Amino acid sequence: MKPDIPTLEDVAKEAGVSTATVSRCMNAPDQVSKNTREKVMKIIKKLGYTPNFGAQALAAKRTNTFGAIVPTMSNAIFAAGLQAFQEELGKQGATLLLASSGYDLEVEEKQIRSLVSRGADGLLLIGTQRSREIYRLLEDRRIPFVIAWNYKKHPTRSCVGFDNVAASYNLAKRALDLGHTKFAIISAPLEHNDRAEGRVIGIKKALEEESIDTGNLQIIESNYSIENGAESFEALMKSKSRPTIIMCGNDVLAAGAVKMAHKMGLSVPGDISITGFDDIELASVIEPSLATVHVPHKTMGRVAAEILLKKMENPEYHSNLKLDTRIIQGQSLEMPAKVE
Amino acid sequence: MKPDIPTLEDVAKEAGVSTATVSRCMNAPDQVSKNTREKVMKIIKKLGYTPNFGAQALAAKRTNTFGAIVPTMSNAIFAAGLQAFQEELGKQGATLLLASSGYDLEVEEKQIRSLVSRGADGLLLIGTQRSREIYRLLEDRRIPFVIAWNYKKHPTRSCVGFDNVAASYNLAKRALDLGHTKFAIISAPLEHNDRAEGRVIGIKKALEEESIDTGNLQIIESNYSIENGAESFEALMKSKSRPTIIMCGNDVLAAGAVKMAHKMGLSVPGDISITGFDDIELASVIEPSLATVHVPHKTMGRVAAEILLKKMENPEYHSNLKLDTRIIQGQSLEMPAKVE
DNA sequence: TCCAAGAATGTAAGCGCTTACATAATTTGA
DNA sequence: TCAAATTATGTAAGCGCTTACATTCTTGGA
Repeated sequence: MKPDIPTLEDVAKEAGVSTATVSRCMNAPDQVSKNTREKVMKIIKKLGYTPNFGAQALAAKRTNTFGAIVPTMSNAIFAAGLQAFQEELGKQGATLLLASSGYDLEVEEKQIRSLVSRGADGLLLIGTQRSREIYRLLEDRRIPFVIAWNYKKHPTRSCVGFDNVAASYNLAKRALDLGHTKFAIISAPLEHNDRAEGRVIGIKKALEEESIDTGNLQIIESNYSIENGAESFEALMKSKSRPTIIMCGNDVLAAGAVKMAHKMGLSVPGDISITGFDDIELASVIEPSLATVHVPHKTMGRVAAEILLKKMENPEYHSNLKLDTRIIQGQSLEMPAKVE
Repeated sequence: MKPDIPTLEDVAKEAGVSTATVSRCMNAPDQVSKNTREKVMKIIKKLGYTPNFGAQALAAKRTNTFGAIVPTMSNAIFAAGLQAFQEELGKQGATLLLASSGYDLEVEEKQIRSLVSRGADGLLLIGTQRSREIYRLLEDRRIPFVIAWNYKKHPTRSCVGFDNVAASYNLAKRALDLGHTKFAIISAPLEHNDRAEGRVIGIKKALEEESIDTGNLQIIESNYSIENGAESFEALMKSKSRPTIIMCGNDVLAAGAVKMAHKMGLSVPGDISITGFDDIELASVIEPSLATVHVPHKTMGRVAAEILLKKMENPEYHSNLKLDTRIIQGQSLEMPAKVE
């Protein structure tokens, strides 16, 4: 039925050597004489032999494999960061196993377990919200992990991220300085998403400092898509008290908002200011260009890999790294129309 | 040094049963009495036991794991398709292992081997260009695989895709009907990318049918980014014989072209028509909206999963599925300015 | 009450690999 | 030339799990 997959033993037999020698040919070539090595390698090629990873991991107790779990792959910012993460790992000959959880904590937990049982030597995780148990699992087994896309000081855990609250606060501050007082927010769903949450908190903080009531601040939670951004925008603009500025939790929602503004015949930023977050490429293409927050995605991915590799060597190592963000002064944010 | 990771045996000992029983608790719960099952499960939880995947795969000879290798994760179209692919597999409780090759055939080959040795039960691959050896490996081992994002009839292999040549041909035809005769192309790098190649071929075919010389058709190959699209556009527009239409291999390049057109003070489509390909969300947000080709990414991912699952049950099964594309009539394509 | 059928559990043989240790082959130095 | 040092190879014991088969415990009907 099943084809015979060649095993180490098959190779050994055909080459007339022991399995140990074949194994050494692959893992420690300099311990084998050139003659045998070449002979063995030829047979390996001839038979199309590929080591069985399970057996290998079982016997050697390491895998040279790292895992990453992102909430979604549809978001350009994770894609860019992961690419960098993988490249950095690739330099060390390590492999990346990738999973996406769809912002579902239970799914994420399953995937973490799956990666752990697959013998991942280290893990890249997004955000800090997960069960105590899962942290315990990771720590009990001494599996290095690094949390990215969110900065939170921690005495033993490592992270590399940026301060969502502060970045968002600064952007709101900027809007306040321009004279805006009537805010509304289109955010990504807040549940289980400390990044989105932080961004809202930052805005609220800025408003409160200016004694603007945030009690009835309109916040629409909306999934990551242009279409959703557009719908949310429409809803907000149809409400009785129109805002003069809508701050969006990410650029994609903002792009949707801008799109809908045009459709509704509203001028941006003349009639309404719109801001984004992330500074994905999209932000610079749309008209008007988006005022947004630049986030160093690639750096984050690269640094995450570095931290992980350091942790491999020295389990005591840890690092809480806060990267800088910076406001991109796009054309979509301006003074509000004069108030009469 | 290393922490003791609890094994099946630890659980068995602590629960006072045999390892077989514990194993059954996890894999065939209905073969175990409710009493023991509950007792065992409690211990499993208490000890934080996670099965060792390697051992499991080694003993059971299947992994319930599928692999996918995409050229890049930065491209929204693959992201959307993969998401659908994963969701479909998830329904069956299977796990997805994802790797990205960076359009490098050697890397892809390594990754295929890696996934195979990890015991992937099936593989999703993009495009058809890969070495004979690797196909042999896959076929010798009866590892089901499906090729997506490209349609090519084949007696034994499965694929789900669309006809890049035809889609591109149709779009070019449309441009010809509008009166364009001076074409230029901004394509993704053609090497090892049969999708990009097909798109160029389609355009050439349409032009040749109208007896337009394609000998000195300008084609710039450019990596996937808005910036690159912009640069290529600039280069083309600075050449001696300006085209009246620039057809881009994908929407991202087209977006870059549009952006640069604005910057150069050129009106789209007044001065120059621009077309894209893929119909990603971006296409509808930019001004003017992009004339492009809609590709059913999600369907492709979902169908790929279905095919793979069918192949698992019946190794003889195969299917060559051609999905339809459709032209999106955006505003970026119009008649050329009157020729004097 | 007793026995056969069925349910629950245990026993133990691998799965394909790595690696410590043992052995054999080769080289070196005096 | 020969023993010691060095290098190359072989032997075999697991790694943690699944599962065919064997064994023991429950049933329910006659």
